[in-house]
Amino acid sequence: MSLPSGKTYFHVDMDAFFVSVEELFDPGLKGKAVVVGGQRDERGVVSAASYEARKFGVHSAMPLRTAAKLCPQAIFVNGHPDRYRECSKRIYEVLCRFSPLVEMASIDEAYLDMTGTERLYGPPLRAAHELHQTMKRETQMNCSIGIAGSRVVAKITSDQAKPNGVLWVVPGTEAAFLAPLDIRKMPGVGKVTEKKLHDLGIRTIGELAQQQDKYLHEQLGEWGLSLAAKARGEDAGGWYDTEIGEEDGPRSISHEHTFNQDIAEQGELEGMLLRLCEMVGRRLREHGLHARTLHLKLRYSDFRTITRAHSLPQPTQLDNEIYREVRALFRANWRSGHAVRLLGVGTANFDEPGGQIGLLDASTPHRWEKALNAADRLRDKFGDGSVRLGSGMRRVIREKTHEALPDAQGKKPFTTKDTKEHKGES
DNA sequence: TCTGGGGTCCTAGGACCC
DNA sequence: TCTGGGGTCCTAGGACCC
Repeated sequence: MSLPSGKTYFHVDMDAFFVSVEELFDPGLKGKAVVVGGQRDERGVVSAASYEARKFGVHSAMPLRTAAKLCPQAIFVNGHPDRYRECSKRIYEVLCRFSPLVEMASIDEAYLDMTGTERLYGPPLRAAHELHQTMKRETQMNCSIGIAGSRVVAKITSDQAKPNGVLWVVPGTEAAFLAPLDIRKMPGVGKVTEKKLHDLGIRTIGELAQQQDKYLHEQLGEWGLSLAAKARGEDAGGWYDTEIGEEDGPRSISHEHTFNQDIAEQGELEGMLLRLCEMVGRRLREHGLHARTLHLKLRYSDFRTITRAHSLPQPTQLDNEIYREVRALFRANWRSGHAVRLLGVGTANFDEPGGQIGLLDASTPHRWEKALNAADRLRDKFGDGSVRLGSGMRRVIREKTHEALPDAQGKKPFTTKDTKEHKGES
């Protein structure tokens, strides 16, 4: 089936992005087997692997220890999210020169609506080569570019173009291009859906595209229909129904932490919860967001994972309010004494602040907002470990909940200290 | 193999309302 | 009496992506 959309989309995807960034900081890594994500004996998974490491079967999401066995000579590098964000910004700036309609889909990939840019940049292939060269010149990094009349096809195409390539699916040839590809190449088809489709005898995108809608709906529900539409090369369902370039801001903000060793001690667990709440609160204030729903995530040693949520009548962005609710969820749901592998704190359901706050209470949140913003600025200046919730705040929390707080390691309120504590843990 | 951290979206059941 | 249907919100879990 052809796509008479008349649109032209680019999907730009950086090659081995995290590895490329690390190479900028340490050119000695170039041409070697590199694994980004942590050290070889740590709990954790591979965030990115260089093409040399991939030759040994190493790929992202693989446990670090497995990667070390497959490729013992690999160099293991800790991730540096701040570096990646900075480079991502530079990439975005380059892309914006080629189209006013740019949307970053993640830290290292973007969609460009290139419709109608022919007069400026010439035909799509020429524009893509120009973009490809500019990217290399300005960022010292390789990217791959997929060009097509829909975003799904552009995304699949950039993957086929890797590494360091440009590929254009000429309008009208979408079906022929997609048909032979493995079903796993479809965005949205992971391990589980792959198995389901295999059980139905569907192995290629072409076979999926040919299915009757009625049959797919019976087998996979509503979601199966948009999947089939995508297999036919049509942007359908969820984000694909929106326009490019009108980003909405985040829908949730969360932080989680996996312990190096499982923890069963309540004080230690609640101490970590407090830290996570502080990090989440800070991000909320950075974005100017107030959350109505708070989530606790808890993973036990055996990997059994639960999430528990609670919605507030009024949205909040304050550490102490978040902590109070999350700790209550924790105490109500943690099976006391059972060792915990991971804790997480999340916020969602963002809403405007205010509403019908009781007059008596109105001044208190405001004061805390000021204090926390001051703390945020100190953290900007001296680093994340420089400010902890002080005894003053702990007292307030205790007054409100009539419960004791975990030992806060004798830190003074709002004082600076060494920034080592939190380094290398992210 | 022994399984991160940050997200998005979907499903499904129950409560509640009209 | 034995029984509706739809809409929205909330919660829990899970698939998937980078």
